[in-house]
Amino acid sequence: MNCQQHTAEIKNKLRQNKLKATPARLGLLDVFEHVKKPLSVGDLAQKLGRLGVDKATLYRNVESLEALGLLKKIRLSGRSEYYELASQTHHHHLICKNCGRVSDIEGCKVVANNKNLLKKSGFAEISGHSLEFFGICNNCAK
Amino acid sequence: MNCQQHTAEIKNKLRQNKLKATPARLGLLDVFEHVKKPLSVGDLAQKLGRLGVDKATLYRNVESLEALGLLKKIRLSGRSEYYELASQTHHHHLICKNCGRVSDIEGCKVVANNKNLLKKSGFAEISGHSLEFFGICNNCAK
DNA sequence: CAAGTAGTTGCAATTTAGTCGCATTTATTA
DNA sequence: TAATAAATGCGACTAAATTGCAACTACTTG
Repeated sequence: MNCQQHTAEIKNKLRQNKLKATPARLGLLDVFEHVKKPLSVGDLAQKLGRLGVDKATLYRNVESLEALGLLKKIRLSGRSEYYELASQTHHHHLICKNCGRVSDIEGCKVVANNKNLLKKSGFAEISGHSLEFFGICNNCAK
Repeated sequence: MNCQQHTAEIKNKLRQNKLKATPARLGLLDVFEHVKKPLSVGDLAQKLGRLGVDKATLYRNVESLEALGLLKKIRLSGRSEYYELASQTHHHHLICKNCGRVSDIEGCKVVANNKNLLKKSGFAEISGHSLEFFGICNNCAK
């Protein structure tokens, strides 16, 4: 899939949901396409510097794009929420305890939903999970 | 182990690390002993009501007690950090997406540290992990 | 067991992350 | 190209967390 097709697809998806294809939104998604790692709204604001998108707009956009299924909200360490492209395959994260660097881990082996667990925990259903590994990256280990 | 022995042990550990056994610290730990679930600083402030411990003190204390190894910081959903006693056995959490209720899950099956993962990820070591399941609790499912 | 002191606390001010209402602007549609 | 629903920017606002500092206190030592 080339880039123009991709953009057209996104615009389509937006339109189908009565969301406008504004520069703020396309720029935001573009950042995620290029920077292949989780970003907070603060990160986005920085990356979008030249576009000068207001933070309120960014918060509203990550929210609506998440609702629409283009972004996925994840919780790393630290105080802010992070987002990544929902089109990525299900994966987990390895976080450097020293510098915060994040690396994706493919190949999830977490299995849940077994009846035993539900019975013991007093829950009616389990719909997802989030797994983070912590460690020291090669750079910090030097 | 009875309660006095326990308190003595804690005071010892504090002393060994040049931390004083202040009412704020002992009270804080006492809350964790009795309320067997993860607590945010906000929760703590509330539980410690009669002691009237300042929030700045609480933030400083959870941090130092974590560094000392008595508390463990965990990341549930929401915007605040949560803590639990580090003496609890390793476990994970099941969080209700609707009401935020947290249930402990014993019996961790996550295995990491395999060389392949380290090689692929550009990390030198993996020292821990955190796993949360999301779902709907029986109460919210009604 | 009194005094010195390192460590701790409370307070107030500040930073950070996120939210909200509203007037203005813009992408879309017809 | 005009109508209009949706989006934006601005500014004010909230809550969580952090910091500097003067006052205080648990602990050590003599």
